[in-house]
Amino acid sequence: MNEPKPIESKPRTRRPSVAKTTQTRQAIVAAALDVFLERGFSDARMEDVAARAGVAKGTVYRYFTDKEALFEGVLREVIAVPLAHLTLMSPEPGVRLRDAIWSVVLPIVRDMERSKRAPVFRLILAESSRFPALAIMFRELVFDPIAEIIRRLAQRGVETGELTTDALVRFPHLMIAPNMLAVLWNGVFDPEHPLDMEAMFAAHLDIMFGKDESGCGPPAPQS
Amino acid sequence: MNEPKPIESKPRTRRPSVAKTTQTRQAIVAAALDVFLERGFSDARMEDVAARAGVAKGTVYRYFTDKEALFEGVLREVIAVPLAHLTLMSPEPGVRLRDAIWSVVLPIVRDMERSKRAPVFRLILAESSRFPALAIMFRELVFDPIAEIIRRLAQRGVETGELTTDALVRFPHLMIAPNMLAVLWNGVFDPEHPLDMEAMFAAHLDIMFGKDESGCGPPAPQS
DNA sequence: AATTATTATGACCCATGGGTCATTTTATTG
DNA sequence: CAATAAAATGACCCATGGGTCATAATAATT
Repeated sequence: MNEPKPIESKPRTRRPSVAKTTQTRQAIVAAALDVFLERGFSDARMEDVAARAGVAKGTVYRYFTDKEALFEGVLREVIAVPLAHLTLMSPEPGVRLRDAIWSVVLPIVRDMERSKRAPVFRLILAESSRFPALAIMFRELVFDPIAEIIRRLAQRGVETGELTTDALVRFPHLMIAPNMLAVLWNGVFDPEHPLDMEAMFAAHLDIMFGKDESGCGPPAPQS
Repeated sequence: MNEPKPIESKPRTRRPSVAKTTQTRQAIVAAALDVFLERGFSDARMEDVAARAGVAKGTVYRYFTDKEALFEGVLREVIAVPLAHLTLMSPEPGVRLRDAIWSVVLPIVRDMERSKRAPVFRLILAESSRFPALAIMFRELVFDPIAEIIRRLAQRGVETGELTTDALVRFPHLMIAPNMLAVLWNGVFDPEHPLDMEAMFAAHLDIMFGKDESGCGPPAPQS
């Protein structure tokens, strides 16, 4: 039963605990995101983060070395997660260009309105001078993939003659711009009279491809 | 020579000094703008502002009651000044819609690149949660006038048949969006590979109105 | 239950920087 | 030049909040 105790110095045992800590970490991350979104980096207080996570201040420092690490860590997690399902979307042949673009961009628009992505985007923008790497990461993981899809679609559009210019191939960003504007408009410049992002995007397509006749636009644009 | 001194209590004299103080004030405003642009509101130090203005810290407080007043005051001045020459621009009949838009928006694009307006815009964006009034002021004084001009032009375009939709009438913002994106792109998301704002705007018009055939586009879009 | 490594705690330390004000400097007037 | 009011100064005060660490609570192992 009892094996010979090796003379004493056996370091007894070591237990790396388990799920509890990751649970705590998640609470901290979630709390930190909320606090940073509300106050921005400089005005966010570590005590507030701890309080909202239901832990003491010192605990936060067991998971993140300092405030900057907390900010970067939290936002990296938020940025990295999403949009994965979109990146692989490839242009299905046979679909009209307008419809293809619509079906690619619409989910992004919809999700933008009902998630934290818009506020996160504005936060990254606000703190970009202190955390330039985050802004670049956001571009690489969010903007660039979308732009690349648009570019491919545009390229096909040029080949099929649906587009008379390669302008959209050279500047796929043009397809993203209206949404970017709407996010800032609704969150910053005129929250009282928010733009209907979906309607605006449909309008954009109307201008580019002519008034839509099929059934893929919104049911009936608002007043 | 000497008139009878009125028994003493004559308040002697009072001199509201003159140009020197406004000069000092201007130095403070200019310094503050630079510091705020570099560090943002929270990280800007009043001592830095004073130092860069060539005055002592206490002096700043003779012109602005506190840090927030300084920030608001400085940015109000910056926002309020410009664009006056654009607001009155009215659509000249007989010009093609595309050319009219081009000639309205191009000066804005050009000035954006060589002035502090782009960084100021980004600063206002960054501090918009602490100073929402500034963002709204910026919209009212900068965005709204431009949007109104676009709307008028678009309205005329609908009437002359140059536009087949009223989409641009309903969302004149669509014309501003590409520039907004470019400002953020070049300042935040990819300063290493800045977008050519002028070329991108031309591309946008190409998409909306078809490839330009006249001579109003840029000489030759870059590679 | 006893042991001990791991995790959590929150009182505490202290650098930072906003804001003050008694004093000094400047400049205007008689 | 003397008098004095306005402007400028910078040493100082002190609230704030990031970060630390001795101690306590927790839970895995025997």
